[in-house]
Amino acid sequence: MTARTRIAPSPTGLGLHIGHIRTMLYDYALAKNTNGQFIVRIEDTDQNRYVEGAVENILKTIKDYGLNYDEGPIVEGPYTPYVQSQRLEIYKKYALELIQKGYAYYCFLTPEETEELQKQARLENKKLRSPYRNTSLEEANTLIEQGKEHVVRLKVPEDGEIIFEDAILGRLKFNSNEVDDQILLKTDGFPTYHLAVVIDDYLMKITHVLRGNDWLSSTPKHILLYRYLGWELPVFAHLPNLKEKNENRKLSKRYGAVFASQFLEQGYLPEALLNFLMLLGWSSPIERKHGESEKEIYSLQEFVELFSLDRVQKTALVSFDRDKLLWFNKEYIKAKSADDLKDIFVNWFKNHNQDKTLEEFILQDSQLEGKIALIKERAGTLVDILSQLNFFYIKPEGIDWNIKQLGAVNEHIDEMRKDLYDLHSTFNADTKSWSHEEWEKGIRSIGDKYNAKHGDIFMVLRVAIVGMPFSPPLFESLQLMNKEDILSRLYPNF
RNA sequence: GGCCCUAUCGUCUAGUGGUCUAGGACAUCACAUUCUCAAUGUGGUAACCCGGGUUCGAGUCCCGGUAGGGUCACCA
Repeated sequence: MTARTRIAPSPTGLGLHIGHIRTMLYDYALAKNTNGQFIVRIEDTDQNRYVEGAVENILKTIKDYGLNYDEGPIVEGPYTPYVQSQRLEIYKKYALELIQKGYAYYCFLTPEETEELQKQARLENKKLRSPYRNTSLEEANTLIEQGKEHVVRLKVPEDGEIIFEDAILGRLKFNSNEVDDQILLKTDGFPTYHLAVVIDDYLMKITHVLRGNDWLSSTPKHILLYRYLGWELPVFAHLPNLKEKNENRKLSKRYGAVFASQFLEQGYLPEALLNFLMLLGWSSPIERKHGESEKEIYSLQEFVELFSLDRVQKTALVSFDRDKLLWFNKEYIKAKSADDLKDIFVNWFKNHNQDKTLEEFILQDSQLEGKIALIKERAGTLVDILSQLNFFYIKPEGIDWNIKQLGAVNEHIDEMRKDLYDLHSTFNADTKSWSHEEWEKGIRSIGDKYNAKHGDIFMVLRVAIVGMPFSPPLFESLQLMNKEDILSRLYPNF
């Protein structure tokens, strides 16, 4: 059986949430490992929340993450249009069919009246049942002709059993008394989510509906609609939602990025994000011996081959551990060749960097690859690479020499700098030709002169060059700098 | 509150009645290596929510409790 899956985001402004990417990833894997299709459908049935440009943002983010879709806006396909606001007539048609069959009805309650009844129902632990539930069609039509505002509601049966099988949670049972007479068509003629998903999923031949666990409680409504329309059920699968590690609910911007595009801006690689997301709620079927490490690095292709719904966790919430994400990103950065990483970095830098001061240096630097090779093992994100690159281009100002790393040699720093200056001036103009042995011997002898530990003299050099007590390996770094630049940093005050 | 779902180290998880004195990864700690920071290597701390059953035997099955979560919109 080939699966057809879909992601159905709403263009409400802030773009795709990282949770959307996780759902999308599973959708994608399920479709691809059965040679099926992955579809994007825009659910813009709430005119009030619609934001201009949001659709474009969503599609761009999907593309940035490399989860190419087979059908959807722009790409199109056999079930076009893939935007719900362009399908209004379809929803109306089915709503009418439901009314004629007696499975839905016109309701003329004002919003205020509805609210009142809802409050009442809730006090009694009951679901809303509109007084228009049994109004005859003729009467209703008369009221409509008089211009009375109305909605269409689902006519939920009394005390009926609604049973379905969730691919992750298993067999689930609800009583229809727990389902309210959901509005299907709003006053403005737009469908609600509940009507639109069911119709579109059916018409677009969606076989598997993957969505967050928070949708579980509204699934009975959908089941009822499928039943009333005489349609076969798709497979439902409710995935754990993502939560902040330190909170007991949902992701918060307090701890970092929340939206999919933000992670990219912050210098995470899409493959790393995807890999991290794969393992949030799903575990690999690869067996291993007791004590043997588990494979955790998976390409999208490997994931596609391995993925199945029966290895998804049943829990409703899973922690989004930002530390682990960082680890994945480090692993991916480390694994890239310096050449590839340079291209990725430059591309990211062009698209996301706001600070223009380094722009011309970086974009014109013929030795960028060498610099990146030096820092790639010590960078967690592309932002880290950028900040670690800084000293190559900008001479540090206002250095704080009063740091604990230099405590032991504090009183000799100026003399040491002078000696370091002298040492480096004896070398050739081409730093590339400096020999590591000679250089290191020179440094160590300066250290000996002051009876300082070798680490201390290296630290003086480091702080002078970089401005901070941390850096990539010094010798290799110096080889990527100009001699005059190096000397000017060693001998700034004379 | 009604209804529904869930429950293994701090976190993500492996585990489908005996091989569990519960395995891995992240985080954390220690040691090694080192010109710093990293990276790397080795080792350590750390969990079956509680109570009843069922069974020769339960992390694994059943029931109850507890805890957490979801949902109860003309939002998705």
